[in-house]
Amino acid sequence: MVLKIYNTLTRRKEEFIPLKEGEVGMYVCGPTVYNYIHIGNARPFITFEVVRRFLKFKGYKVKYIQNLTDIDDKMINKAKELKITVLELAEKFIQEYFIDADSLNIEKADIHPRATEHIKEIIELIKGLEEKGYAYEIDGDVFFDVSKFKGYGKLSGQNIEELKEGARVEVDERKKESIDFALWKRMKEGEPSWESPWGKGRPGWHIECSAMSMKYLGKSFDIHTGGSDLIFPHHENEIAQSEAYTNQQFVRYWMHNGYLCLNNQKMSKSLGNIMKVRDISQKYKGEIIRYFILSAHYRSPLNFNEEQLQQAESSLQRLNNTIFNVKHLLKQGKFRKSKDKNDKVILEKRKENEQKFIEAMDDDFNTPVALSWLFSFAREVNIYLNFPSTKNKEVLEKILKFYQELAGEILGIMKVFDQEESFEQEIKKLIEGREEARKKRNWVESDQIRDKLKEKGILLEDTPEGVRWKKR
RNA sequence: GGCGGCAUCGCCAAGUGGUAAGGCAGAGGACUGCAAAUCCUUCAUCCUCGGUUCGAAUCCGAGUGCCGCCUCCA
Repeated sequence: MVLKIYNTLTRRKEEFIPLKEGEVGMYVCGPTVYNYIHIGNARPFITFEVVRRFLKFKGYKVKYIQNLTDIDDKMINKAKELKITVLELAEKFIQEYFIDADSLNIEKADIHPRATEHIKEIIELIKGLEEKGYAYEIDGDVFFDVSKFKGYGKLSGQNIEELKEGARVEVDERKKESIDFALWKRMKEGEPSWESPWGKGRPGWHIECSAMSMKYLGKSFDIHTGGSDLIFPHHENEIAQSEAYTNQQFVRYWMHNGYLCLNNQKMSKSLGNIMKVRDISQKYKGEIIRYFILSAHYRSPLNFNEEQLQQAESSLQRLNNTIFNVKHLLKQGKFRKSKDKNDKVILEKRKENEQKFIEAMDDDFNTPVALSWLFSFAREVNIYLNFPSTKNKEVLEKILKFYQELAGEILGIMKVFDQEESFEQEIKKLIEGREEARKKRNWVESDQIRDKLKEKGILLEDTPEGVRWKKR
């Protein structure tokens, strides 16, 4: 089966063919570390991490780079506000970022390069552009000359003339054209700066991603991703800088996710309508938040509200119940060696559902459809479990493996083998006491014990194979 | 002004020409001492109006509503 990816550059779904067979180079625009991330920031991080996980599942060796922007206007302003250095600010929020990412089961990238640690590469790049005539310096500022780069606007579908007319920002009068953008910014009093051929200063925003992505992935690489708001100008400018410099295609597949909205408005720090990951994760597990994000296709807009999270929790509960019930049977330890018709049927269903799941993911990472096959299989498993017969151990394990691989390793929405319920002695005793009472048909006492356990967050379920208990 | 997206059951959300996946919530039933979990049954004709077609949620046109980018922004 072939993987198809929607490429912003061509506005079409295309078959994914990596530059080098079996290997994928991927660059993800990461956070600017001046504050806690919000759930809107988390959307691309989760989405594209799933892309990475799925590529790995398909057997690709993936090199995954996510940058940390640790120098720009926002960093400088925030540091001033807090009366600390930009470096101190960066250190703090890089740590906080990883705490949040961890709470969302987001695995670390292979490399998390920081802009301030790549000043040398950035200067090199700007120097090259200047030599080739794509950049010009004015009083210590260096700008990219957009008019020199043919193809400017190919990613965002803008044409240069329209952009010039549409410019609504106050324009730096020294620039040749309003759409020229800064590669290097002259130092201002009290701001961090680095030595350069143009005097002291700091890099512009777009140049860091060009410098770092090419350093780690090569002049031309496979996948570059980010939120849709980065298409213009950020990624458009990255293309211009990089391709002007190397004379070859910068990125083959551009992927952009839709916005996450709050009350149908784009969640953004400047609007102030944000929900911090830190706050949400106090109340909802990472798996639930991931489920919520993955329940819509990544390119669609997604509206955030708490009801959605609660629905996600209930939905996920259904899947967890199923694997929980399978694990209960495994713990009972009574198995049959041979396989009967039911065993064969469920193994067949397992294969079918796995294929459907992969098919959905192959179709531009259609996670909502992929999820539906997880539910479809859960129903089959529940029917299988309901059938009154001793089960085959290998079959039960294969069912768990299905969820471990697809829901666990690829989507990161379940922890199949991770829920080690420590069997506290006290609980065990209470359950035994209740069994005694039930044998005597003393329902009042047995219900009291069950209620008592419920208060402790332990739920009891009576089954033909004995009492089953779980937390929450 | 330029470029782009969205509108499908109470809620979420797939489906891009062949007669509406899945989940949450709801209703009825089975199982249970009662529950829980589970199973079975049930639950929409796709914003409006025109058009193309044997056939459209899906294509075209015109509307309506909402959102985004063009400026820092995931």
